Amino acid sequence: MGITERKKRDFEHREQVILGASLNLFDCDEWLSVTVDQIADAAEIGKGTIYKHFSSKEEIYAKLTLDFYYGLLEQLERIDQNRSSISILGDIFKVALHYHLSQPEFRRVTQYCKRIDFKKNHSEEICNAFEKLDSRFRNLVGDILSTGMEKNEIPRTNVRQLYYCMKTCFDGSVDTVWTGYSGLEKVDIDEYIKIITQFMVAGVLGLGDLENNQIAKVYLN
Amino acid sequence: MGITERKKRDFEHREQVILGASLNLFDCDEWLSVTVDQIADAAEIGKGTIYKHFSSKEEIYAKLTLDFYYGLLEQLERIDQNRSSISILGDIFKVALHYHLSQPEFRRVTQYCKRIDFKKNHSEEICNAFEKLDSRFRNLVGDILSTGMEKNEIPRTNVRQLYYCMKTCFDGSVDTVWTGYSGLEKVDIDEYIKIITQFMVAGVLGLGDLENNQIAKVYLN
Amino acid sequence: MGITERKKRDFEHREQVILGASLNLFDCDEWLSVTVDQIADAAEIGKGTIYKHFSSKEEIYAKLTLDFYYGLLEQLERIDQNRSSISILGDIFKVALHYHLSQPEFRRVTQYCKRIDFKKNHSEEICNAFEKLDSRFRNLVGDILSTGMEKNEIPRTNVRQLYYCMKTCFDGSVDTVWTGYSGLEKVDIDEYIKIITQFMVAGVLGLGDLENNQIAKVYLN
Amino acid sequence: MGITERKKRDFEHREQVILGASLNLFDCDEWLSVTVDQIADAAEIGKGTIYKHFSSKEEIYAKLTLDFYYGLLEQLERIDQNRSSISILGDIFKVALHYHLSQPEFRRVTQYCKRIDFKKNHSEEICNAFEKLDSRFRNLVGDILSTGMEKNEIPRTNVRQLYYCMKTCFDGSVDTVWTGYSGLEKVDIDEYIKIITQFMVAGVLGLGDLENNQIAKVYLN
DNA sequence: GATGAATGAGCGTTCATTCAT
DNA sequence: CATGAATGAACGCTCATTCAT
Repeated sequence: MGITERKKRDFEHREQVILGASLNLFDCDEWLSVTVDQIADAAEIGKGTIYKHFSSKEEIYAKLTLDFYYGLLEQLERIDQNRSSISILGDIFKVALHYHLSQPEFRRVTQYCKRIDFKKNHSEEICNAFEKLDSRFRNLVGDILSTGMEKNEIPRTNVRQLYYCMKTCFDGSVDTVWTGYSGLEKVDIDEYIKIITQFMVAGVLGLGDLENNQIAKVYLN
Repeated sequence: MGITERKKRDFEHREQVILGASLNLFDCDEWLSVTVDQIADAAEIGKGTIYKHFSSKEEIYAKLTLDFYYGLLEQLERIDQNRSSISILGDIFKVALHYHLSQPEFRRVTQYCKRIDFKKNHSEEICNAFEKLDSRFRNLVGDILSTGMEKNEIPRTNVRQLYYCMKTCFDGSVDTVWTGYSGLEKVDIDEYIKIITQFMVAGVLGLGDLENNQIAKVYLN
Repeated sequence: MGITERKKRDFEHREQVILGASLNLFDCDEWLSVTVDQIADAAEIGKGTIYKHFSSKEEIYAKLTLDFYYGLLEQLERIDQNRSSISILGDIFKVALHYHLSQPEFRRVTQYCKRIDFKKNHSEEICNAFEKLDSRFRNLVGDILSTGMEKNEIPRTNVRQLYYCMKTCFDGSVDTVWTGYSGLEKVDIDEYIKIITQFMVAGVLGLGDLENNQIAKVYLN
Repeated sequence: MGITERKKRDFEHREQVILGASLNLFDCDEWLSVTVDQIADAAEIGKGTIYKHFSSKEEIYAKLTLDFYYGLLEQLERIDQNRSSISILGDIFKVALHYHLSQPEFRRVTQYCKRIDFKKNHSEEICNAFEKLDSRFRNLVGDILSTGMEKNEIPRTNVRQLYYCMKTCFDGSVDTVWTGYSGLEKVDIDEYIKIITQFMVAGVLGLGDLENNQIAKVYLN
């Protein structure tokens, strides 16, 4: 390995060091008042170096959040697809929620970056990354839904709409597990994950069939 | 009306003026950099006067958010309860989402105040107000679910769990309508509200009955 | 007593109430950040009323300090003058220092008001009051010194100079007893008062006679 | 001289520049309302830079005062010790008072920093510095007194007590020369310094011998 | 490329004082 | 005369970002 190559590796490695140091410092309620100085100290590098890797402090927030979701996607894409669509969707929920729970240190920064105004105030590169992320999720779940309908495992209905319903349910459940994280016992959360997954499954199965349901019919009309 | 009484009225009115002026200024992506000076100017009062009504700038955020939710509760509590539980729940969703959509100027500040770390850094009074709000929502929906089960309109299951499922779905859908607000056409959102409401209804009806569902059974085992 | 007269009395009484309330609040290290609001609350009157009695917050400081010194003068003027001048001077020291010690709550404000720049930034009335105070002290002690020299109890020398020496010693000892107040035991301070009084007496007796002192002679030449 | 070394030198030098600029601005009765902005402008540096050297505005006051006293100690320690103790003590007074007179620009800030409540509201570092200063003065004078007693130049008595008497006299005389500075003619002050020094000498010589003095005896009994 | 000293715009907050009632 | 709500100038301090070395 030549000197140039090693330098490049060092450089790339440093980005992870900065993100790691930041994440550590961000794991407290006062995380918003963590300074760039503190991050530089924790990462054991000069303050100026941080700006060689990130164009602003907010970009650190964004990159952390993106990395978190990249990790999630990786886990979701590894889920065994050779089962019924419902099983797959159920596992996606379970895996995703456990993924969130296993990394509570991302709670604050991820919640912060979800805000509309946060996303809007960023470089095109970051904006694109967030959008690409969305589309990868959309495709992942969309494909499962399409396949499920083809195989008659899921009542046929508008895929895009069904995807939005699942996403809605998913976003809400992330909020719930993370917001409740410090207050609830582990057992409650595990149970919650089980139930919300079932709720989602029931929704997916029921949505296309609602007109056949006696009780719902009244409401729909 | 005595002089003292008028003064008191004026004083109380001014709180609304401040909140109104703030809300106007907060309706843009750069809302976080709106200064207290700007708010005072917009409200046509002295800066010091603001601090007679709010102990800090963040308390303005909190009060706006609380007021928004008070308004929501008021609307929800006005919903006609003399119908099937499913119809009532469906209306709650519809009314709530339309309420959010009709006041997009609250989007940013409300999203901002939902963060865990925001809630923790506040006076006991504010914290209590947020908690009380939660409990009013919980009771409102909880009562409907209980009644629904008694009347066999909803499959019997754990009310608390079912409430969390609905809340999950609701929180997620608020995110969706608000985040998507500026990008989507009105028609899409109206359709979304219809579908997500149905999804929720399907979830509520299906959750307690999942073991009778052929497809879901496979997943559950 | 007529109504007008009573009103006048009430009004005059209120000045003392304000000063008393202020003094209470000023008896802590953070005394400089006590606000006019706090004083008004403690005095159980409206904030505006304070400004009917004092033209500014600093005037409260000044009035408190003046009152303190008026009280001191009163005590000093009550000292029995029918004894040797040395005894009288010694008593003045003792009485004055005990007076300071017995009212430590005046420490901070009095020290604060002694500053050159404080005295300069005041109304003519206040400035005059401080000057008049100085001159009353000067006369009190000056007369004793003059009488003492006439009665040959004190070596003849320049009275004004001797007065300044005594004042010097006195100012310094006030600093010492007040600064040391919280650190020293009561017994130390009582002993200190005894010793410093003797030192002053020795100075008064020795100053006019220094050329007759073998050791001092060397220094003087 | 390497680049790093020069940078360090520049940095250290800037502290003096800030202190110098502050001192200039502080030489007027309104000195307390000099702002950090004004100091930065006068020092021709950015406001933030000031906070790289001083943790607060009050620390500037403290550092100025400390520097002033360091300079005094340096002068006092340079006084020729090969003479009678009385001569040395006399010189200490003279040198110290002239030192104060020669730098009247320190008057206000030094007087301000002497206040009890000022000293209490500071970092441990600053508090220690003030204490260390006290102890250096105490040792300097204490040693001279001890030696003087050994050589029978000063009547034997309690050294600590005698030190406090001298310090008392010294503190008071500093007040006098500085307070009077702007009002008195130069000649008066020079005379005052001569007289107060003699008074102090008389006190030191007389304190231990007071019971042999006919006039004082009456007072003591 | 790495550094970290310098920067200075910017902001929230305070509080003595005023004055209409 | 008493009040206390309104005021707004004033200020200390922060900290993300830059850039000369």
